[in-house]
Parts: sequence; structure tokens; C-alpha cells
Amino acid sequence: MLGTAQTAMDAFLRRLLLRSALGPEEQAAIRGLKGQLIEFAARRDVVLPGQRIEHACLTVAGLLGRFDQMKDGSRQITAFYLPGDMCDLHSVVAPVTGWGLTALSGATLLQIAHADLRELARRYPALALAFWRDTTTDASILSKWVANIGRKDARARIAHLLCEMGLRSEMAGIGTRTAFRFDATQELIADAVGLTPIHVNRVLSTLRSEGVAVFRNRMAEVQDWDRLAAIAEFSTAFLLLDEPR
Amino acid sequence: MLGTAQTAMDAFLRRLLLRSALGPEEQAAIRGLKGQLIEFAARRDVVLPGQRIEHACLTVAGLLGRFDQMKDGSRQITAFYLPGDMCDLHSVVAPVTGWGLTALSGATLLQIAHADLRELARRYPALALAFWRDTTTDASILSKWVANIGRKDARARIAHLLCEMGLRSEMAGIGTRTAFRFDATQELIADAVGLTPIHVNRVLSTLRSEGVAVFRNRMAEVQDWDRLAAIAEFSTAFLLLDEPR
DNA sequence: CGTCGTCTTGATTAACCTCAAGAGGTGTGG
DNA sequence: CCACACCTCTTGAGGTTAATCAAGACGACG
Repeated sequence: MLGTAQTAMDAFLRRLLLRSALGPEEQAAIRGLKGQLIEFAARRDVVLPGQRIEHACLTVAGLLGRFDQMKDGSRQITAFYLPGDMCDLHSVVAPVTGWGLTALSGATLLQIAHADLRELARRYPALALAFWRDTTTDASILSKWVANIGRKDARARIAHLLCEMGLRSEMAGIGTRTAFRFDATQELIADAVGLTPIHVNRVLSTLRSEGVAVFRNRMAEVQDWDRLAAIAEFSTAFLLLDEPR
Repeated sequence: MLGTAQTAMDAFLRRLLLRSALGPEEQAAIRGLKGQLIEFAARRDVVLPGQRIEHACLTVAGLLGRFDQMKDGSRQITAFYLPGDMCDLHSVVAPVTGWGLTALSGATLLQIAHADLRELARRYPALALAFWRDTTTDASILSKWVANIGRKDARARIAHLLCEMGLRSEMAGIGTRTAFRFDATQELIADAVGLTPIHVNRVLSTLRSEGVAVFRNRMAEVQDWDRLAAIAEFSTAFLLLDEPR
């Protein structure tokens, strides 16, 4: 159990190092963080909208989704989180949530106290910048989603989501961009791209019959990455934020 | 001229203080920042997509827009910036832009070197957290936009944008939520909410004839705030991020 | 074997887009 | 000072995408 927590923290450190250079002392500080492992069954809410939280959640296993609920009951998913992602690192500086967090599949989380993270940010300026940079990736994806949902048709939206999740799975070391587990249903994809599940189904059918990509049994297989990326107008830049200097 | 730069920096400090408590030393550090004032004519690009930038832009006067360009030439606006807003504070930790920035009206900006801001973040941990928190507001708005565009009809989307800009104008001290300058055209509103200008026109007409809100001559007047907020399912929470503790 | 969640398919409807044309206002040059 | 060009807003008609309504098939699991 403690071993798993340590593995999770290492994954988080690896993710930070993807985008930020950290010295040995700072790396040790991250590795020294304490957290509590928690399991969630599929479809369980992790954080409810409007809650004040005292800890951030690091995804250890499974798929998490951040969502916004409308009055008529419909949901909009605003982010997916993969293992290694800190779902709500931004809550360290904004602990009252406007959103909710759900385990889309069975999931394991590591809860880390805000106080500990703030202490690290105070003590090590490089870590403060690294945390800030990490949440900026989140914002960058969000900005892409706005453009995706606002200005593209159903086909391009779904293609874009598949490209994004593929590349992120590859970066997280849990798959390749052309073959990866995506633990969502067609209904959840619909909630993410602003469509109905029925329409998502039809679009996935055409992508499948055209030999571009297959999404089945919660697995995505991309037969023709270039074609999929072209349909999506996908560019990798928004996921690969360069470090300054 | 120098006086204007000082005024602008004070506005930025006021904005930070809305969400973060800062000691006298830290406040003095912000006031001591140096910047260069630049004027832009309406419709001029300030930052192009893919550029590497070395400074952040503080909005002094006018309206700025961040956008994403599609291959067919259509644009999606992903953020509006009002006086006092630091358009691209996140570029301090991610200096290669995936987006562009345009002056939607004639605008005055104050450019502040990333190096200076990073130096402040390094020296004053409270400022690092304050900067981080400021960009979190941006992400919070972005997340609302995703839900807005993804799950609401044209009427609700436009109502939501009017509510948001009204409240932000009020918070920035440049208007009230029911009467404020919004220096956009119907076409720009369309680019922000993912609709065509023609449809925006029709929706604004109905809102006007129903006595809910009037948008004309780049001014918004809300006759019935409660009604508008109800149409939009607007809640103020996402703009008012609480500070921890 | 039956139930439930998920996927699939068809038919109809509604929201929004596209194309087209004209009106009002403003700035500019003759 | 008028004429013209240009930008923005407005209105109409018809087309398209995606939503809605409805029903069934498939597979996993108790």
C-alpha cells in the first residue's frame, strides 16, 4: 500500500519533470510528500460542486472526469484525468470548487493535503512555478476544447478527443497514441464533446467503417493517425508547453 | 505616460488583492514593476499563434480577445480581457503560445518582462501563489465556457456571456453588471459563443423585445438581471475564487 | 435465464447555418 | 458639404446538422 503511494508520487514527479527542470532537493521534496490512497467504484462522485476541499487528488489508476451539471440534469465533462494527472492541483489556490469530479471507471486516488503542497511551494520557488505550469497545461487543454466544441462539427470534435487522449496516454506511459485504453462509454464521450450519445454512435460508426479509428470495449485503436489528425485539425503544441529559457 | 503605467500597475495590484492577501512588501514589489506602454488600433493582432514571447500583457484600456484559428478561417474567441486583466500571465510559465491575442477595440497595453515576474515569484512565495491564483480564474472561466457552449442553446449562451461580462466589468470598476461597455460587435459575440452572427442577431432581438437586455452601440444594458441570469443558469461562484483559509 | 447497461438503427423534428439582399450609420475624399 | 464606401446590423427563405423519439440487439453479470 505504501509502495503504491510511492509509485504514484513518482508518476507525479515524472509528469512535472516533463515540463519543468527540478533540482535533486526539489525532487526529493516531491517524493517525500505524504498522501492517502483511496479507491472509488465506477460512477462514484469524488468531489461535489461547491465543496470546500483541503486536499488535491492525484490519479493513480483509472479515469476521472471533471464535470459541470446543468439544471435539466445534463452534464458537461470539462476534463479527463489519466494516471499521473493531479486532477485538481488548482484547488491549492482556489479550494472552493465550482465543478465536480467523478470516477468514470473504478479508480485509485492519492489525496495530498493542500497545506503540504503550499508549504512546498513556499519553500521551493521552482516547485511553485512547476505547480503553476502544471495547471497551465490544464487550461491549455480547456482552451482547445472551447475551440473544438464551438467551431467544429461532430466528426472533428470526436476525432480531436481521440487524438488528445491518445497522445496523453502515450505521454503518461500507459499506451501509444494509436492504441490505448480510454475508459469511457459513448455516452461519456458525448458529454465531453457536447453531443448526444446517439450522434456520437453514428460518427464512431463512420470512422470505423472508413478505417480511420475503432473505439470499442473502452479501447481506442487508430488505424490511420494522419487521417484522424487531419479530420480533427489536431496539433500537438497545446499539450507540450515549453519551459521558459 | 509614466503616470499611466503606474495607474495600470495599481489596477493589477487591486485585481490581485481581490483574491489574495498580500503584505506591504509584496504590494510594493508589484508597484515597483516596470513596464512599457503600447497602443494598438482596433483589429490589430497583439500576439500571433505559435510565437515565443518574453513579456506578459496587462490590459490598461480597451478590450482584448484571445482566439484560436481554424483552417477554414473561422475564429473561436476563447477569452475576453478587460482593463486590469493580465491577458497572458500564464505565459510566464508557458511562453510558447498556442493561441493569438487581438485588440478588439483600440487598446492600451502594458508589457511586463517575464523575467521580472519570475523574479518576483521566486523572491516572494505569496506572489507566486497570487499569480497562480490569478491564472486559475482564467481557467475557471474557460471551464464555464466549455459547459456553456457544449450544453446550452443559443439564447442561454449569449445570456451567460452578458452576465459574465457585466459582473466582470463591475468587479473591474468600469461599469455595473446592468450597464456596462462591451466593446464587441455581434460578430465577435458569435465568435465567442460558437454561433453565426446572424443567429446572434436574432437572439439579441428577442432578448431586447422581451425587455431582458439591450446590446447596442457596444453598450450592454440589462433591464432584468434576474431573468437574464435565469436564462443563462448563471452563478457568480466561478468568478469569485475564495482564498484558502 | 433474466436484467441491466451499452450500443445500434430508423424516422421525424428542431435548432441553427447558409445564402441573399437591403438598411442604417460613420468616416473619407472629392 | 455631399457622395461614396465600408462596416455593422437586420430580415427573409431554404437547407443541413444534430436532437429527439422509439425500438431492438448485444453482451456481461447475477
